[in-house]
Amino acid sequence: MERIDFSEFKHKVLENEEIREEYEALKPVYELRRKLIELRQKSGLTQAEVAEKLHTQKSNISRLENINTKNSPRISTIQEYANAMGYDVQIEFIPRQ
Amino acid sequence: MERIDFSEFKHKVLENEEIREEYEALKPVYELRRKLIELRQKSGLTQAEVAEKLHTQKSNISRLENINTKNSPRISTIQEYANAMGYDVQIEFIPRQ
DNA sequence: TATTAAGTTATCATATTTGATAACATTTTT
DNA sequence: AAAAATGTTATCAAATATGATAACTTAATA
Repeated sequence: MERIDFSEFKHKVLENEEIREEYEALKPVYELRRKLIELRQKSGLTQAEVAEKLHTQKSNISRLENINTKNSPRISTIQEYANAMGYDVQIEFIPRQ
Repeated sequence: MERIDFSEFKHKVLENEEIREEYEALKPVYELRRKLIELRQKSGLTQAEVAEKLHTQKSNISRLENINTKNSPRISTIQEYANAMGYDVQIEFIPRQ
């Protein structure tokens, strides 16, 4: 009995986690995350190569690309990252619906 | 005469180049600055009102709106500011020319 | 012109990001 | 499968942003 109950519980918890993660993935932070990574990959550079251009470490680039809800980089950091790949940053304000 | 003229010319050109480069570097910052202020003014709010919505002080809103090269806010700060006026933030990457 | 509202600037404590290093994990290549 | 390349995570010091307060300047209005 207990085993079944627990497995059901576990199942539901995992399900909820998945849903939560999906929900999280919709947040604007993750949109930026995807864009950052896409930018670098399209330019055919590794994190280490971008790091070198910016005179920093690959671990820092990884951290930047893995933004989440808990941390938020400076705009200047995003700009430098973009510049390293020949891009400029433009910030738009979109009315919420 | 020519030497003098040329050296003056050269001097001015270099000066202009420097100024232009500075301007170019500053451009995105001031563009954002304009957008931030425009956003608030169009929504008809004072700095104090925005501050209240964000549970902070008007002086901090002023500081945010007066970004310059020396300081760069977090993305999350921009987002909160935009949200207070019913907007979302979208970040675009534009190829430089 | 005097008063009030709105915006700016400076300061300091606190919070967060960033740089650097190292160890680890994952993916790709040989 | 082993080696090499690439990416991730944790940590700590240093740099920078943010919150709060106060004094000031500028603009609006009675």
